[in-house]
Amino acid sequence: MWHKHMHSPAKKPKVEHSSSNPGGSGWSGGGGFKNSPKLEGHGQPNEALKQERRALPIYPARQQLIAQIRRLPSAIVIGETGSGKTTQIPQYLLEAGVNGGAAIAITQPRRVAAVSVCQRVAQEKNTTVGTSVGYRIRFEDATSSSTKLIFMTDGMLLREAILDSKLTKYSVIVLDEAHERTVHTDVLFGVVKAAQNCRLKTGLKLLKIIVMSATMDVDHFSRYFNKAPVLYLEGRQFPIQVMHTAEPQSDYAFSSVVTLFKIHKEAPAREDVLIFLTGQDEIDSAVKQLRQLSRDMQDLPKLLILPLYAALPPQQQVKVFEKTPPGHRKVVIATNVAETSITIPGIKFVIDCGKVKAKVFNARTGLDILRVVNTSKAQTLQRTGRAGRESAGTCYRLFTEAQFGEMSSNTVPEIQRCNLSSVILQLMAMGISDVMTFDFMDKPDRESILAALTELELLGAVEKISESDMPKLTPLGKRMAAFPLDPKYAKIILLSQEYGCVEEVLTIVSILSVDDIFINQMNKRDEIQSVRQKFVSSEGDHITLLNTFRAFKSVNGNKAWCFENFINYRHINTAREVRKQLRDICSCQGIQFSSCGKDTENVRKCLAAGLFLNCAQLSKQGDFTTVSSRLTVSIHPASALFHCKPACVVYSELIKLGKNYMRNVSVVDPEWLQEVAPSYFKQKKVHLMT
DNA sequence: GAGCACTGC
Repeated sequence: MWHKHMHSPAKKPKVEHSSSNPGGSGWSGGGGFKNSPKLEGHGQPNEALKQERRALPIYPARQQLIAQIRRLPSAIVIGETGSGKTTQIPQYLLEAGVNGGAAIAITQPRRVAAVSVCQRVAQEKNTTVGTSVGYRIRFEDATSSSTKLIFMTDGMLLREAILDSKLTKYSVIVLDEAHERTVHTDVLFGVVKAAQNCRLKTGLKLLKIIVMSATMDVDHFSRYFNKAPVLYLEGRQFPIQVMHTAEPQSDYAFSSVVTLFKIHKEAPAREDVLIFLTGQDEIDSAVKQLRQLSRDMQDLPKLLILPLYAALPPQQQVKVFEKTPPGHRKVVIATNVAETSITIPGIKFVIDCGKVKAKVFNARTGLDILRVVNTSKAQTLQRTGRAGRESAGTCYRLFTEAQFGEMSSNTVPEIQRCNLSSVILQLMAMGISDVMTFDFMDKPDRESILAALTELELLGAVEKISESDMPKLTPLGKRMAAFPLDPKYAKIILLSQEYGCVEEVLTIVSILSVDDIFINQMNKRDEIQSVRQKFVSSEGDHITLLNTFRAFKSVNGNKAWCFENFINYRHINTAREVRKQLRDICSCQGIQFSSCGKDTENVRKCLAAGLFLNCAQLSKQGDFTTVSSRLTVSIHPASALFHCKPACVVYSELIKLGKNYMRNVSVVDPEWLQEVAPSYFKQKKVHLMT
C-alpha cells in the first residue's frame, strides 16, 4: 500500500552567493541535534541558560549575521525550526547596538507566541518582562518607555501604523513567521516598505527591515524587498520517513483509521501519533469510532484518543500535553491548529489526510465559502515536520506521490481570499489613497479591491468627488478606522448615537466580534434549548445576544452561571474586554453614551441603518433572497429565528456551508431600510414589501 | 429544513 522516501528537513542549508555576501559562508552555523529551548524553564540558573544559548545552531553565525544585518537596509532570514532565530536575533541586534538606541519591534502572528517569546528572552537576559524587554498585544501592554525589544502581534503594529505611518519610534522592525502570510503580515510588508522609503527620502532616521521566514519561496520575499540578501540558518529537525499511498484514497477519514491501526500493531506503545483531519464533526466521529475499535482490541496496548480543535474547551485541549499513562499510546486527532499554533510533545508518527477546511471569499456575491480543499506542498511539509520535533519520525500521507506533485507550492495568501473592506479602510486611514496600486507582495484581485471600495463608499467611509478622482476617506471613515472592527460594525456604533442606544450596540458589536458565546453540543440539544429560551428574543439574534449579556452582567459575570447556561465563559469575557476597548474609543471621539432600556426597537432600527447592505426578503418559495446580489439564502440553524419566516431581515454575515446561510439575523421593518438608503434600493430596483 | 478551518486589532 505504501511508497516510501525520505524527507530530510535537516539537510545542510544552502548559502546565499549574492554580491552583498562575499564570504558566502558562515550562515549555516554549527549545531548538532539538541532539544530546542524550553520556554517554560523558569528559575534556571543563568549559566545554564547561557549554555543553551551558545548551543543553538544560530550561535556560531551570530557575528557574521549581525555584521551583514548592520549594513543592509533589509534582510531576509530563513531559519528552519529550532534554529533559535526568533529568540536570538532580537538579542543580538540589541547587544550589538544595531538599533542605535531606539526600539526594535518583533512581530508574531499569534498572541501566545508574542508573550512566550518575550518571556523567554527576558529570562535569557536575566531581566523581567516590561523593563528593557516587553510585549504588547491587544488588552495587554507590558512595556515601558525604556523598553527596547518590543514583541507584539502583527495586528498591533498595524494599529500603531494608523497613528504613525512612518513608525518613527522604531529603528528596526523584525517580521517573524512571514511565511504564514496572515493578512496583517501582508499589509505590514507594504507599510514597513513604504515607511522605510519615506524615511530615506525625508532624511529621517533609517528603518531596518528583517523578514524571518521558514519558506521555500525565498526569492519572492527577496524580490519584494528590493532584492534583499537571504541569510540562511541551520535548524534542528530530525529525519522523517515519508510514506505515500500507492492509490488515491476516496475516504481519507477511513484510511486514517486503517493507517493508525497499522502503526498501532507495529510500533512500540510509547510512540505517539498525530492525525490531521479537517473539522470538528469529522474529528469527533473519528474519535468515537477509534475508541470503539480499541475496546475491541484487547490484545494490543491501550489507546488514549484525544480530539484537538480550536473550539474545544481549554480544559480538554490541555489533555494533549499531559503525560501518556504507561503502556498507552497517545493519538491526537487534530485540525490545522496542530500545524502551527499548538505543538504536541512526543509525536513520532503523523498521518496527514492532505486536506484542509478553508474559507474563500467571493467578492462578487459577498459570500464566504467554507469547504474542504487540498493542502499546499508547503502546508504538507509543515505537517510532516511535526513528526520530527524530538527524534526521527514517520509521516503517512493519505495520498499518492503524484497527488503530492499536483499540489500547489504554497497556500494562497489570506489577503487574496478575504473581504478587504477592513484592510482598505486601514490603508486609507494611513494616508494611502491610491489603494489600487498599493505595493502588495501578492496583489488581491482588482475586483476584490473594488468591491471593498464600493462597500466603504456605500457606508459613507469613502467618497469620490468625480469618477476620475482617487477615492478619499471621509471624516466618518476616519472615525470608523479607529475601531478594531469590521467597518460595518464601526458604522453601527457611530450611528447608535442618533438612535439613543450606544450602550446596547456596543454590547452587540462586541459579541459579534468574538467567537460564539453559546456552547452548542448536539447530544444536549434539548437541554440547551430549554435553558437558553429565557434569552431568546423574537426580534432576532442581535437582541438575543444583548439579553444574554445583560443577564451575564446581572450575575456579575459568574462562571458557574455561564456553565449552567451553556455560555462560553472565556468568549463572553473576551466580549466584555472588547466592549471596554470600544467604549474607550467612543470616549476619545466624544460620543455621548446613551441607553434605550427596554425599547430594543431602536437597536434594530440602528442595525437596519448600518446593515442595509446585508438585507434579505422572504421569497414566495419560503426561503430568502438577498438584495445585494439576489442570492437564495436561509437562516442558519443556530439562529433564534430558525423556525420563523419574517418578511424582511438584516444579517451579520453570509456563509456557504451546505447551503447559503445568514448568521445573526434580526427582523426589521422594510420602511426603516427604505428611509436610510433610498438611493441604494432604487438602484437595486428592489421594492421592499411592507 | 438542520450546522462552523484558523488567526488577529
